[in-house]
Amino acid sequence: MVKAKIDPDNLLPLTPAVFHVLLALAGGERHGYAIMQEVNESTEGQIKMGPGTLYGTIKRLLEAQLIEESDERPDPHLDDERRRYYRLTGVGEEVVKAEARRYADMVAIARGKKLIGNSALITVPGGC
Amino acid sequence: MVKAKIDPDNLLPLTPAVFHVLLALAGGERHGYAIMQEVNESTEGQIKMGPGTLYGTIKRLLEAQLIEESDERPDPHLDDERRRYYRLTGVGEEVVKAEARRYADMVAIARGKKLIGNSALITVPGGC
DNA sequence: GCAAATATATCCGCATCCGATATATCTATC
DNA sequence: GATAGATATATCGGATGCGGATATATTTGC
Repeated sequence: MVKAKIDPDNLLPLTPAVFHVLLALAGGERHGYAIMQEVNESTEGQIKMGPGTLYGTIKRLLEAQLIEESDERPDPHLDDERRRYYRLTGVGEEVVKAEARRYADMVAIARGKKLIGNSALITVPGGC
Repeated sequence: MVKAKIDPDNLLPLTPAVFHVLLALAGGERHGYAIMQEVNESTEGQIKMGPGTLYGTIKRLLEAQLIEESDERPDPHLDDERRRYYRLTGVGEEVVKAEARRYADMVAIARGKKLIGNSALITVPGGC
């Protein structure tokens, strides 16, 4: 019996909580509390993730093997023994990419219905 | 006691199911079955919403007054008596707009982390 | 030394999802 | 006008996940 290849699309759509955690980890290895802070800051307070949501989500993501615990530690004088660091697995990265594309598709639909403008569009360096 | 004004931001984030239903209704009045079809088609089969999700969601959205039932009927020869038509309320439209903006913010974050490209950008008619 | 912030963890009520199931009506075809 | 399949709405219940409350311990700043 060959291990079935996981299709990231089958895990979609992610819950907002899961997506936020994966998105935070897409910026590199982080510990739990830092994930919570990054979510609270990057959404400008719109989303306030509490510890219940965070650690429950981390537990499920570990079981689903979308993230894994890292044993790398920063320099001892910067370290905090209590911290547990996590990073995306290969599958986790695929999943967060697939979900990001799904979000982009939703935004395109919303634009088509004139619900939002084009303000978020990226201006290309060297463009007109 | 004055009726408290509902702040759409307090209802965010919406669940994907709720967002899809509101997004479908943002294109104009629709009946339940048509909402289900629009979701299944506009997402190219990625999201398959069954009747359990649909009608449960409609019920909750009615209670929250984000949508309301419409008594307008199409021409009798195009009509189907079984159908029940729904439309967004004012608050519902604000909420779906706020959620669309939140999605756009998430996409911007994902772009910043190089998870997706710029392929979905809209080309402006008359632009360069 | 003390207070506040940091950091992880669990519990549990509540809401939601969503497949299964049921029922009825409409439409097309023969 | 009988029959089949698509259309349309509705409910039920198991399973899952959210998220506030709570607990505990350590670290940091004053």
